[in-house]
Amino acid sequence: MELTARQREILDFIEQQVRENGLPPTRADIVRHFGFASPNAAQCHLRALARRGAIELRSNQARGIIPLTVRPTHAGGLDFLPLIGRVTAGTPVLAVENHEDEIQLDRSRFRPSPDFALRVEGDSMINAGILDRDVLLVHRTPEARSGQIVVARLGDEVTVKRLRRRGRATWLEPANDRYDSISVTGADDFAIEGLGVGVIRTRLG
Amino acid sequence: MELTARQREILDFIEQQVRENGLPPTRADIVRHFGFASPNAAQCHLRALARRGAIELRSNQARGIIPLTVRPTHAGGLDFLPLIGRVTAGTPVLAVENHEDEIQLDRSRFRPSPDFALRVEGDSMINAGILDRDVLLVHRTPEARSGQIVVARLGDEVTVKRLRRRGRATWLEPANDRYDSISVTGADDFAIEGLGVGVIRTRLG
DNA sequence: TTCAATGCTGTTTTTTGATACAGTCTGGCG
DNA sequence: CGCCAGACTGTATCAAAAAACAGCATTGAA
Repeated sequence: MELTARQREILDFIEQQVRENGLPPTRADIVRHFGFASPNAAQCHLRALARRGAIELRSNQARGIIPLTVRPTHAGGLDFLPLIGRVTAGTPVLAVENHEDEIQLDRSRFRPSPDFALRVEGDSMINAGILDRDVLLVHRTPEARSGQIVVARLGDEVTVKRLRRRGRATWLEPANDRYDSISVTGADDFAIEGLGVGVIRTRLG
Repeated sequence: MELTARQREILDFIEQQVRENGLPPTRADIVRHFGFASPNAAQCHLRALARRGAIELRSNQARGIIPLTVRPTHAGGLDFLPLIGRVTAGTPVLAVENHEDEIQLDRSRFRPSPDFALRVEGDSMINAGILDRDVLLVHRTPEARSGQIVVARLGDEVTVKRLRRRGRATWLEPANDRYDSISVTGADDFAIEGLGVGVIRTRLG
């Protein structure tokens, strides 16, 4: 069902408010903007928009006007990956409390495809082009070959390093001369959490 | 100033609400979620968070809690950017024949938002964490400040370099000791095609 | 012409939501 | 030990907001 010109204006206003203010308008905001004399004018338009599926109206909720065109949940066929920020010592990497955000991307561009994202802290991998605050995309797997960049857990610490193996020996190698390799012994509580498959940097120096 | 553990929880809840409901919570929502007996508990936490700059509190506005860490609502705006591969000598950068692919991403994560993507060739920017075959996201603008990473055209050549200006002088500086800076004179056919705003790497060594 | 839908005015009621004030308890710090 | 900040309880007030009820003037299609 099509919107009338007037309804289009109302919807545009709502979307503009969400973009510019970060919050949907109230009925009173709509009244002020269009010069209505009654909040009911706004209410009727909102009901019409809701009937046509242009917005979701939540009853008895302040500003419960959700434009369905910009709903995060209705965004294309792209996938959301949890973005893990600071990893709390002792909790599993993927624990909910570590979720900092979600990022939306086309997983199929990466091989193998990423399962979660990790905000890298520190500069121990700068020679591999992974800088402080970069987002590392990680494929969840316990298996990795020597030379690959992995997310590894040693005790309570989770780090991003290059995995090295020779014979029986395993160590984690930073890509920065100012750091030393970490040697892993059979006695350590060591696990590979995943394999680095990509990097996203959202700000450049 | 650092957040206390409890304040961190409150902030996480607010951010989660924004992501999942599309709206920030009310004081009452916070009270329900944490089992508080009084809205004032929530209010005090919010004030503390605002004092520390974690949120913006809008007085006398329902749900006027704006988490400053999370971008408000833009999550739905997934866009396709043209990916420019090898730039043909002499043609405009954005000419159709240069389009190698399209990449789909959430432009709102980058500031300013990118208009096209460029496959970087060569290692002249490795010290800036931009490697051979990386995808550079570019905001189309002729303006850039000294120190920023730009996509510049000198005659028929398009390159990614760090822009340097001092007084009248302009030069393009690689981030790799094995390359020399390129000095730009007024006589050159020089133009800034855009500003680097992000990097995507789809394969790691 | 009659019906339904749009686009309003005007009024009222109820709920939601923000915020202020007065306290309590706890743990860390000098 | 006293003091302060953080983390609350409990109460209260008032403005903001949602929503219901009752109308009315157009317009356009059955």
